[in-house]
Amino acid sequence: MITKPKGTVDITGTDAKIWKYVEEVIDSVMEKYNYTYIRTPIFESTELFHRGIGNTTDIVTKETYDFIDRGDRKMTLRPEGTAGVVRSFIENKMYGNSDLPVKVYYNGTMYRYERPQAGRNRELSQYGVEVLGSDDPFIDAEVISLALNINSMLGLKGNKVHINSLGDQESRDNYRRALTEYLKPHIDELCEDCKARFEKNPLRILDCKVDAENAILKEAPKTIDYLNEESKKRFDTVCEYLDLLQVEYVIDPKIVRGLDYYDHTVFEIHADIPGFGNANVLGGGGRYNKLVEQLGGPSTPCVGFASGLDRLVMAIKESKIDLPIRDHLDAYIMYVNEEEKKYAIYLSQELRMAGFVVDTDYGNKSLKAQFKQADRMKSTYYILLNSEDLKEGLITIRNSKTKEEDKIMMEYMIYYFDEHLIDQEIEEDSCECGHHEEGECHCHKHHE
RNA sequence: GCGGCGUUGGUGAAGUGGUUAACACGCUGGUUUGUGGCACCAGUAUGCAUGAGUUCGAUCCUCAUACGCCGCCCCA
Repeated sequence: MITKPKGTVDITGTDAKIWKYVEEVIDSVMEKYNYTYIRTPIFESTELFHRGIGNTTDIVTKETYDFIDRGDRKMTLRPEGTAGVVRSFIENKMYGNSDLPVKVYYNGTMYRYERPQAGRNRELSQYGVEVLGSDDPFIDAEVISLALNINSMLGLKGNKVHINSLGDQESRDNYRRALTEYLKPHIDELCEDCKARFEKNPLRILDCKVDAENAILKEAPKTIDYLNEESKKRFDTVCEYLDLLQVEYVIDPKIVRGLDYYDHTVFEIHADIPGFGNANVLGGGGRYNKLVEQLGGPSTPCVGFASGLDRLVMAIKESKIDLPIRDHLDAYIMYVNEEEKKYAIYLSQELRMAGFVVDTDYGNKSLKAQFKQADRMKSTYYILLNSEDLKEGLITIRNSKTKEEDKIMMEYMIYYFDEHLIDQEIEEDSCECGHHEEGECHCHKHHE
């Protein structure tokens, strides 16, 4: 048997419906914020990621999906969305657009070559936004608020933003120096991993899980205390704007976001699902004012954000959120002989063209089996065909719940469904109760 | 790249170095000459991830590989 590659998933059935719904919500919220959709290649020149992310980081040295194409070109499956968007911005000379900033969003698969574990796969889906060409703190705040609003629209309430500022180059350098000086005399008291980080990437020590409760780290210098006048003022403005947008945020000095290209604002969106561990981080982003220049474009301040669809879907399922996903048919057509089947073919077409969700049997199953299948598909109505009635142009429509039956002329079928199904939808929509105990509400929504 | 645990029908799973691999759910058919959900009956893995080894004999022991779950590193 041929199996799927390690770290990939097939998304089918109800899960696929949830995914599709999540993507629809993303699209609709993006439209309101006037972010335009951008599709960039799934693979790019390896060099793009080396220059964009930094070729000494582990990401580039051991976690990218690289391949050589038939023309001997070095290619890499994109590990994240930002580099491709920035490349496109430069290549298409969008910096010349009359209406900067360029506000775009993407949604697609990303690849990283690593061992799969909870909430991490080799192929993953992310959506994200990039705003290129504005240094206004308003944009920082808007991107954060946008991310939270999407989660909220998906039913993920109470998410919090953890925010921090790395400041500009000068502030970052000062901080890094202060941190290493502070840690130097204490280095032996930290875990083995931290000792290695001290040489490679000391900022990451702040995020260590082993030493998280260690007083040394708790009292370590904080980035925001090392911001210069201008960076500090900028950060304060972002926070002020977040207040205006009524965003709940926590200033979290532990957030440093490892990557070189970040400066000033950095943030993560945190859910608070018990037992969800690291997967509670639903997204993150920050400002990258130097990246466009680094990739050969004109100096352009940018801010962006990305979020994993896999994690969003997991969080939605874990939180047991009821999504408005269709899980039922309007009608299922039953027949037994060839003559009736021809009517079934004709009637299914009529109903579908009129906008109803309809299915029928394709395997000449027994009537009993057709009833079972109709139940499984949660059909609201059953259409029962029998040769005798058909001769007179009659069909039987049965309500699956009340078992009430009507025998009507075939020509009136559409009117019948228009009337009955719309009534029912109004009744369902009028219920705003959401979650409650069985018996308190008489709506038709299922209560578990 | 490193480590722990796992892999038995459509599903959840029990089990044993030796003729027919439990049980449950599901599915299919029947009891009901064409009207479901209940009940009863019957059918439903020549096979226990793959490959090799040990053995008279392996699903069971050993090794390797693949995939899965979880953790580390790292983080997008």
